[in-house]
Amino acid sequence: MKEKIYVHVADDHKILIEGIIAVINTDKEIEIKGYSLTGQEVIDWFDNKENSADVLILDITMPVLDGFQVLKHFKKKKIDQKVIILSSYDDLKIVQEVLSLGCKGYISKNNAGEHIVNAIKAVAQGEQYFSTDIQSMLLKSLSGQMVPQGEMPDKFLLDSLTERELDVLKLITKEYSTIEMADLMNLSTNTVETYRKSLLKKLNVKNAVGLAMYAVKNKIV
Amino acid sequence: MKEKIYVHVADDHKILIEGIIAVINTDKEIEIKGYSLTGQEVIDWFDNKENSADVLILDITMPVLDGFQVLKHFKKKKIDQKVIILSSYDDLKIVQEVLSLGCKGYISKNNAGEHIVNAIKAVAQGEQYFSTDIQSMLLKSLSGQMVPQGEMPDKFLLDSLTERELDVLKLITKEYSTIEMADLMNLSTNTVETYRKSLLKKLNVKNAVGLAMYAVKNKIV
DNA sequence: TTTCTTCTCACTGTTTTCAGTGAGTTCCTT
DNA sequence: AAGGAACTCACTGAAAACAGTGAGAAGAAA
Repeated sequence: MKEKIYVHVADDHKILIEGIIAVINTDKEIEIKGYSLTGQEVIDWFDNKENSADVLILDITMPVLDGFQVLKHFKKKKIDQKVIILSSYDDLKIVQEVLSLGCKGYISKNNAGEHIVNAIKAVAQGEQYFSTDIQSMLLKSLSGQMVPQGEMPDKFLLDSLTERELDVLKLITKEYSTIEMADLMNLSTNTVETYRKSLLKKLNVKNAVGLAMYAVKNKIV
Repeated sequence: MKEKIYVHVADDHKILIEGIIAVINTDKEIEIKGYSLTGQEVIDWFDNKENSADVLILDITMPVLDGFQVLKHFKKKKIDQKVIILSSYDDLKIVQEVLSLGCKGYISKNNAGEHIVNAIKAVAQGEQYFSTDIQSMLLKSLSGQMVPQGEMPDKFLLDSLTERELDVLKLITKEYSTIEMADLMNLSTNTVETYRKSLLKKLNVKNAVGLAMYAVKNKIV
C-alpha cells in the first residue's frame, strides 16, 4: 500500500468543495485534510505548523485574498507547496501567471471530475499536470497558433511577407549576420541583402532592431 | 478490432529505422508502410498518390532536405499530414519551430522506445504527443523557469547594467541610431558607443538585435 | 500568352555598427 | 585618503548594415 496523499481544498463555494471531496473520496490513496473558503484562510491554515498537505487545490477567484495572492505568499515565504489551480477561466495569461508563480497543475472546472484524481497523484509525485483543454491551449500558444486577446497581430503586413523574407526575419532575430545567413541558406549575400531591404521597406522600420521588434510583437519568434 | 494505423519512418540512419520497426512491430495495431533515408525521399514518397500513411515519423537532421523542409513542403502544399518528430536535439527553439510548422508530436531519441507507440496512437487519433522530457521543457519555458545553459542567471546580468546603459538599451529597442541617441541624451556619440559596446559585452550578444531581444525577454521594454 | 509574384544575384556607395585602447571626472565607500 | 564604480569622451580601423538600381529565371494566375 502506498503512502496516503493529503490534500487541502480552497474554494469560496462550499458546494464545489463538497463535490470535490465526494470525487476524491472514491480514491483510497487520497485523503482530505481540511478546506478553506478564502485565500486568507488558506494562508492561515498553512501558517499553522501543525497543518500540512501534500497538495493544495486552489481556486483563483476567492474573496479576501485570491488564488494569485496565495501563490505569491508561498513564493515570498519560499514555501515549496504543490498547488493545483482549479479555475473557471481558461485564459492563457492566467495560466502563464500561475505557472510563473510556481503552481504545478491547472485544471478547468468544466472537466475537473475526470482529471482531479490523476492531477493530484501526478503533482504529488513531483510531476506537472494540466487538463487536456489547458494542454492544448498551451501548445497552441507555443506553436504561435494563438492570438492573444487585445493585440491582434498585423495580419495584413505579415501576410505580405514571402517565405524567404520570413526565413531571413527569423534568422535576424537570432543575431545572424547577412554573411552567416547566406552561408546557412546557401544563397549569395546579395540575395540575403535583398530580402533584408525588402523587409525594412515592407515593415516600415529603419533597421534590424526594428525588424526584430516587429517579429516579437507578431509572435513570429 | 480497431483499424490499423499505418506509419512511414524517415531517418538517415538505417539502423535506427530498423530499431523503430522492431519496437513498432510489437504492437498489432500499427503497421509500417515504407521508410525514407532523406527528406527528398519522404516528399517523393508522399507525392505518389498511391502512397499514404496515417503518421509520419520524421528525423530533423537528414541529408538532401532536412525535416524542417519536409514540414515546410507539407505546409506549402496544404497537406495535413500527421507528423511526429524524432529528434536528438532537445532544443526549445527547434521544438517551437516544428510546432509552428504543424507537427503533432515530438519525442527525443533518448527515450523513444518507451514513447513511440503511445505517440503514434495519440497522434493518429488527432491528439498531440510529447515525450515527458520535452513536455517539461515546454512547460518550463512557459512559466519562465528556463535558464539558458551556461549563461549567468538573468537577474545578475540585469542588475549589472548601469542607469545609462539601460537608457541606451531602451533607445536601441526603439530603433534609435547612435547619433540620434547622442543628440537626445546630450552626449557625445563616442560616449553612446561606449555604452553600446559595454552592453554587448555584459549581455554577451553579438549585435543590436541581440540587445533588443534581451530587452524583450527581460521585460525592459 | 501575357502578367505578376517570387526568388535569385550583381554592382556601387554611404552610413552605422562593432572592436580595442586609453583616459579624465565625479561620487561613494572603506 | 585611497579605491572603485559610473559617467564621460577620443581616436583608429574593420565589419556590417543600409540605400538604390537593375535584371534574369521559374511558376502561377488571368
